[in-house]
Amino acid sequence: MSNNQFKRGELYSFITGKASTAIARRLQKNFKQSSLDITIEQWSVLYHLWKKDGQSQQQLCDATFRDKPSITRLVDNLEKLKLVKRVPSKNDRRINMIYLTKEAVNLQEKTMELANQTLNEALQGVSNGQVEIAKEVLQVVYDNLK
Amino acid sequence: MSNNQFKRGELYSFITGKASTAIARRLQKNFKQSSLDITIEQWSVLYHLWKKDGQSQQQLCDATFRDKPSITRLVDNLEKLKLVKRVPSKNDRRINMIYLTKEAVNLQEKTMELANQTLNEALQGVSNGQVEIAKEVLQVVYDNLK
DNA sequence: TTTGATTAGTTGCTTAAACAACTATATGTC
DNA sequence: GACATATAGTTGTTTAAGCAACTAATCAAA
Repeated sequence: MSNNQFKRGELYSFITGKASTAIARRLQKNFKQSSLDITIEQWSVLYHLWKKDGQSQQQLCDATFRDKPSITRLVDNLEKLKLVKRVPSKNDRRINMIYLTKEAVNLQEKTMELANQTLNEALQGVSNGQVEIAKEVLQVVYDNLK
Repeated sequence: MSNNQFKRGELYSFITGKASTAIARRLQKNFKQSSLDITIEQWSVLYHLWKKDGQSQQQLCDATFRDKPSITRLVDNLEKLKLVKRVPSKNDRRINMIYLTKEAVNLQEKTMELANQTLNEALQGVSNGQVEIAKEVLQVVYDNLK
């Protein structure tokens, strides 16, 4: 049996996620300073639509690791902001396909630049090798609990 | 100039914090299965009081990386659950000192056991060395943005 | 082809986060 | 001592998460 079965000391920060909270806050602040009036959560939905426009709400649930009510309401708010549109699927009338508006497409460049800038601020002094290991660990944790 | 100034690829998971969200959800689920009716956020406040009982709300803000209104309301809810008590400081009448009740003291052992168990589930297959590096990276990120 | 189960999405409710605006107390300076 | 400033905590508002309960559409099996 591996050592990992036993107590590993001060792992509390894994649970509270102070670091990712801090990054999210900083990114939100950077959005605000650039007069971008979207939340990080809204941005995270747009992020997946920029990668692939036209996804069902269920696909967005899976992509963003959120439950259905959360996506319903995020899409509600994004629709109010005229950043996405719900388009009922013709094949399957249960499904809403979510599409970006022109406005949302225009947000991509600026916000991704701010996101990269924020990550660089956050990762000052961390080597690429260390970042890779951290990413791997977080991925394994996610997969273990999924 | 270091490489870290440049784009580092798929770092999105750092921002959304999927892994820490997953751990928090799993711990919440494990609490529920053991009929422990507290939230992870409430537990995180208790955690710091178990380390040192009798802290001001401001100290709890610093310890838990939350703002003052958040702590006000968490303490409100913990008081409703009869897990903590606000005691006005005699030296400084602005300050509330927060103390654990007997009930809360009794929660420590069981919940910490569940927390360790949850971390072990999460970290299956991750070596201690990797965990150490991940912790260091998260700490640097936190310090960079603090 | 009808019945039962599954899938997609919505609504209601409680808890919490973030921010601004506020009250009350304490401190420091002239 | 009086006034400005800082500190501790509260309240109001918006956004979001998580869970349960719900509707509507689809699928599958007899």
